[in-house]
Amino acid sequence: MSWTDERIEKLTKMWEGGATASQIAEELGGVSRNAVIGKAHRLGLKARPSPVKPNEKAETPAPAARPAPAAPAARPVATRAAPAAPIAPRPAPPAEVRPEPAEPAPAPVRAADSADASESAPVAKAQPRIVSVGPGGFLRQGPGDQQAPIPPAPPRRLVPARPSAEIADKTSLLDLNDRICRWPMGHPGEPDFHFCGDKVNPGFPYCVTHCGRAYQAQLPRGSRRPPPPLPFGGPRVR
DNA sequence: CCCTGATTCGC
DNA sequence: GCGAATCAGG
Repeated sequence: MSWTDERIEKLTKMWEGGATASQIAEELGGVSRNAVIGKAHRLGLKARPSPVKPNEKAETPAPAARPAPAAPAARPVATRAAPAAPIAPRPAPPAEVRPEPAEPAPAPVRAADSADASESAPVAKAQPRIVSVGPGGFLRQGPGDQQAPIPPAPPRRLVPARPSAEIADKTSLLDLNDRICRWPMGHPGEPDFHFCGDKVNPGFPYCVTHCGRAYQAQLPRGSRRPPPPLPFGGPRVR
């Protein structure tokens, strides 16, 4: 495969859109991740949060950790280089400091993509949902509707629970069983933290009241937050 | 191990 | 110019 204008354009768009080199390579097809990175660099597209780059320390005066005394030839196999002593002793001290001249890097103008919103409309196919009303009056969710019920009460701090005290008549963790509502009241770690303790709505871990809070119906289609527009192409099909 | 981007260097 | 091999951090 060669780098046609279209492919270069796609590469550029995706790269600037934040896609990884692997994704871009897969999308383009016929090229490897390395090819994409290499091309991107040649195009001058670099400058992206690299997991390995942020290091810019030009100061390594302490050669403490340089266990390569005379034979740094740790290369297992020289697949490409001449196998016969290509090892040029390179005692080059890292004292080399580059003042980094003014890089003619064009100001990374982000956002404000002119005329681009036209093609970014990833509309999910609307499918009719089938809901049923549960015993508590709440809407049941189908398996595909799993919406991760709103976490009832995330812990705000880690404090060793203090048994005894004023929770004597409250439902504690040890009192939980399959028949009583385990909806947390208060926050773990707090002295009066306990569980609801009511009779459960048969088949559910909570009472009728808390089932209503745990299982919430989908928001109306109109008032749902639309997914953010993708900077390139569309959603991956896979 | 997997992933990532950066770099090198023979082609 | 290209990209596999390699490096190096997360």
